[in-house]
Formats: sequence, structure tokens, C-alpha cells
Amino acid sequence: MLRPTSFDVAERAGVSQSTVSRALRGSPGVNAETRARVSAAARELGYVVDRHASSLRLKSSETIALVTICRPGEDRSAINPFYFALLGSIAAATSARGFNLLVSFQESHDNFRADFVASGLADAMIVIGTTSNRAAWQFFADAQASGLDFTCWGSPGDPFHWMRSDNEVGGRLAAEHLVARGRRRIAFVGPQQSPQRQFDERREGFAAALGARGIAPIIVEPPAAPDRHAQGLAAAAQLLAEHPDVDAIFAASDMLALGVLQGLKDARRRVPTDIALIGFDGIRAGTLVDPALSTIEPDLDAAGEALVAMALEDTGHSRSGTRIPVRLSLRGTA
Amino acid sequence: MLRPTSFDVAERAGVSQSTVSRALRGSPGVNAETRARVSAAARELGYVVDRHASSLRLKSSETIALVTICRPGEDRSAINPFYFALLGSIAAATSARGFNLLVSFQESHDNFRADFVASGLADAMIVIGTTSNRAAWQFFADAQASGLDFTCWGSPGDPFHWMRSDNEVGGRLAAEHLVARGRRRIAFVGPQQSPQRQFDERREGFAAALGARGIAPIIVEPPAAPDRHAQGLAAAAQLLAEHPDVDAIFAASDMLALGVLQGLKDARRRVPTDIALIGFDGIRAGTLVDPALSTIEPDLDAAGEALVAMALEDTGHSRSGTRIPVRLSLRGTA
DNA sequence: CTGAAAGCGCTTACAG
DNA sequence: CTGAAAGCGCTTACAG
Repeated sequence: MLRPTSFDVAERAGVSQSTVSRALRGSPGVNAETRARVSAAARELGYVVDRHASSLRLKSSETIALVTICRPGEDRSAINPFYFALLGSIAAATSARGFNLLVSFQESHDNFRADFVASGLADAMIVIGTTSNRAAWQFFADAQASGLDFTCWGSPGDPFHWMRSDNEVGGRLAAEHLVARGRRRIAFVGPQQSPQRQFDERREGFAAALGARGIAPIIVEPPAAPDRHAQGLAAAAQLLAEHPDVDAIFAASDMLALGVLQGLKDARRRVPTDIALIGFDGIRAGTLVDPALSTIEPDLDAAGEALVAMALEDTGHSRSGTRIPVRLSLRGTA
Repeated sequence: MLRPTSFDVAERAGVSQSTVSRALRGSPGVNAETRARVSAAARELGYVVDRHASSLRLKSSETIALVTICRPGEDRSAINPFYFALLGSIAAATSARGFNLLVSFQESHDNFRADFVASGLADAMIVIGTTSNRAAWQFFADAQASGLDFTCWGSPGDPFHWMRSDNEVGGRLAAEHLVARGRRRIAFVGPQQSPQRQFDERREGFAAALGARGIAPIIVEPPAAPDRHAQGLAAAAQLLAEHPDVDAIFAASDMLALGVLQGLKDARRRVPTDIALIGFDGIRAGTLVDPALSTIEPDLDAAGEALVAMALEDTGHSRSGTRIPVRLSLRGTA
């Protein structure tokens, strides 16, 4: 028999179908012996509750939908590994609740889609991914304006319920460390024109802490390039040309930092001897380069847990604005 | 009104509920004017078909379940990026069919789970992930022995329907390139005791091509270590100690190769001048190191597409054994 | 503590 | 071409 139903289990256990349902759901007030008999029958038949029937009845699917926004035309291996790691930690938090995780990578109007909750497929939606895809964030902003509710990672702007790293603290930690190591000609490399606030927050925390020590950072807007790594590479070249005496760099993300690192090597600058470097994100690839990248590392487990908790909260997203703690992870470059 | 139903749409459009269903599903034999009226009413109400009701009726969920096996205790950012990239390409292939993707990361008996199809949540299941978690592969082998059907990436052994890279060709391409560049003291670094055949295939293709040119490779079993990168690091040290005159290395995976590269640098060997290096997988991190890692790169788009097609086939997995094409991607190390 | 029955929101065979 | 009705497999209020 393919796919036995609760009626089959009932027949085998010699009880009614309603009793099977109650016994298997762990409802109170089912005789222990009856429950055991039902469980045995279910096991023998290989019975598994039909989730569609169950969800239809309960009006809840115990599923989270996770949308990851990509750059148009980008292949999957080029997606910033930070988002994959975040996806993994969201999956862990989802699974810890006994929920399922539906994932969707979206990049253009061809595949923008936000109806996971409307169709009943998911109880809540989380949106993460590149800040650089404006069409995508616009699509979700419009969806939210039409009454759709969801939670984002990052700072896509005002209409969203968001959750993000403690970016200012991260900037301050980087600044304090560089100054304590005697660096004085210090640069910040990061997008100034991003529609999202994350990079601004990192720069502001960094600049404020430097300012308190009487230092004004050199600010470098990365030149246009197809991805953050290429931007970092170009930014390093530009920075060295304009400020050859720079002795420390804080990059707004690890992918930028890895590009900067390559740019410094190409220019024969020694890292960290000549120039110290700190990134932001804590991606694994930072440990694979030489010297290994020092970075501000958000607590990803906490991020996944907080995103899922916030998405599932129906009380007006009271936790919107919660900050994920960060720490300075010192490896080779600073 | 929260979540309008097809009855609400019917009332607004002045037709019966069955007509709404037919119109929205694109059934033939619905008057064009009626269809337009129904579509308009649905749009106005923000109606979306309930997927649970629909799936229950149709006995099909248009969803693929993807299980990614992890190392126990490993955090999400440590998962081999190859599997994240494969996940992304599977998501693309799934989405191209209009299917949903349910993902589950599993690492131990605490969260092993294979009932996605049995519960109706998914129409098919794909299993990918680390070859090193024997308990996990044993769990899925047992599940398959009990009649569960699914498709795997890699070569977990006989009971599975699998799909994998053209590993022998990859080994041959690496060998031919190294010999053509004049290398003669050539090593293979890779696990010999893996329960999976992938690494063996890469070694066999490599050794056969070298053999045809009268060269016998040095075979290095990586020492035990917590992950492939650490294994590669240790393997490089061991290889240099035992065969200081080695002039080329083919590593069975990119993460191993990145460890080897670091080990060579630590030993002050110049890459590729003194020693050439080729990895396998084409992960993004290989482009971030200096020099960038040359590698055998499987066609991930083809892999995702083939895995989904195979999982969805119900005709006895006739495509089992299909090989994903690979190409030699020459970057800096060889 | 257990059973008969209603109903979740669809899809489609059947009748017209 | 359209409508009334059955039924997918559950959960639970209601009755006993």
C-alpha cells in the first residue's frame, strides 16, 4: 500500500480514525495502552502524517520561507559566502523549532516572488542577500507597503522589520585595535552610496572612535566593479596612489577586504608589517588567505535564532532593531 | 478579510467556485471573458491559491527536499562551499521548474530525517554533503533499504542512485596539463580510505594518464585533521619531508588544495615556480588566494539540473550514473 | 476515554 | 462552457 492514511492505522489498531489522530499528536486524555497500540500500528505500516492535510486543517505549516537576493546574472558559487553561512544558521534555528525551511534565490522580475505566506506554504518569511540589487529590495518594499509582513537581514530602509549586526561597535573595535597597535594613517574602504545603512554604521562607529583619538580616517569609495572583491582590489590601488603612507585599512566587508589584501600584495606592500587590514563578516575564506584576514565577526548563531524568532513573532515585531553582537577576530592581517 | 478563498473570488466575479479554480489553473474550455473577470477579481482581493489544499487534492506538492549532510559539531560557515554552490544550482533548477525547495542540514541522529516525501511535503529528495559523516550516510542507506527513494551527489556506495562529476576525466586533465608543463615528480593528495568512490576515481584517472607517460605518482594520504584544509596543510608538510624534490601536486578537492598551498608557502616553496598545484571543485575561495588556485571545475549548472531531473524521474532513475562534465580552469597555481 | 461527523480549501468527474 | 457535489487526509468540537 502506498502512503497509508490514518484510517489504515485505525483499522490495524482496532480504534477509530479520530483516536489515531489524537494518539499520534500526543493529545491529552488518550489511554496509554491505546496510544501504544496506535503507535505500533503506525510504525508497522510506515505511516507518516500527511502535512498538507494537517496544515490545511491547522492553518499553519510550521515552515519558514527564506528569500536570498542575488545579483542578476551571478552564478550560485559567486554568492557572498556570508549569506550562505547566514542561511545555514537560519536553517539551524528553524530546525531547532521543528520547522521546515523553504529557500528561494531571487534576482530579477523573472523570479521575484513573495507569496509564500499568502499561499499558506510558510508561516513567516525572512529576506537576506546582497544590498546591491535595488530592484529586488524595491520589489519587497512594495510588497510590504501592500501589507505583506516579513523580516530582513541588514538595513534595507524604513519600511522593513530588520535585524542587523552591531555595526557601530564593530567599527569601534576595529578602530581601537588599529590605534592600540600604533597605526595613525588609517583608511576606511566601503560604499558610501549604498541604499542600506550597514556600511554607514560601520564607518560611523569607526570614524567616531578614531575621532576620539584625534584621527580622521581617509574614506575610500570603491570604484565600480562587478563584485565586492574586484571593488576592493581597485580601491586598494586608488588608495595607495593617493595616500602612499597609509598604514591601516578597515574594509566594510570581508569580500572587500580580500580584494584590498590582493591589491596590497600586488603593490608589494607587506601585510600587516606595512599596512594592517581588518574586514567585517567572519567568512571562512578569510581563514584561507595568507596572512589570514582579521575581521569583525558577528555571532551567526545568534543572528539565525533572532531572525527566526522575530519572523515568527506576530506581535508587531517588537524585537525590530535587535543588534547581533560582534567580536574582533584577530588572525594574521592586523 | 484575511486570506480570501476561491469562494470569495467566485462571489466577486459572479461565477461558481469551480469556475474560479478552472480559470485560475488555466484549464481549457473556460470562456475568455469569464477567465478575465475571475483573474481581475482574484487580483483585487489579493487571492492566492492555498497550496496545502491544492497539494492535498492533487497529491503532489511541486517541492523538492534537499538534505545537506554536515560534520557533527561543525558550524554553518565551515560547511564546504562546494555544497553551498551545489545547493544554489539545485535551487535554480528547482525554481526553473516552478518547484519549491525545502532544505535541511543534518549531522547526527538528533536531526536525521528522511520523511519529506512520506509526509507529502516533497515529491522527491536529493541528498548532498560531506562524505565524511558515515553515520549520516548509513542512516540514508538504511532508509533506502526500507524502500525510500532519493538521489545523491557523490558516490556513497551501491544502494544509492547517484550523480557525480566526471572524476576520471578530471584526473586525466590535471595529469596531462602538469606533464605538458614539464613536471615529472608528481604527487596526488587525497583520502584513500573514503567510503565514497569520488576521490578514488580522481586518483585513478590521474594515475592512469601519468602511467601512460611513464610516470608513477607519489600518493599521499592526508593525516587525520578536523577538516580538509587542515588535512591539506599537514599533507604538504609530510610530502615535502618525504619527497623534497616533488614538482607538482594534484589535490582531490579544492579545500585540500588550499591547505596544501598554505603548507607549501609555509615551507617557502614558490607556487607554481617550484611546485605546481591543481585542485578539484572550482570553489570561489580558490580565486581569492594568491596565486589563485588552478582547479578541475565541474559544470554546476548541469549538476543542479541533472540532480533535479533525476530526482523527479519516477522511471527507475534511468539516468543514474550520468556524469557531470568538468573542465580545467587555469588560474595561478599551475 | 473514544467515536461519528463537520470542515479546512482546493480540483475535477459528472451532469446539464 | 458552467455549476453542484464528492473527496483529498487530516483535527477537533460535540456527544456519549
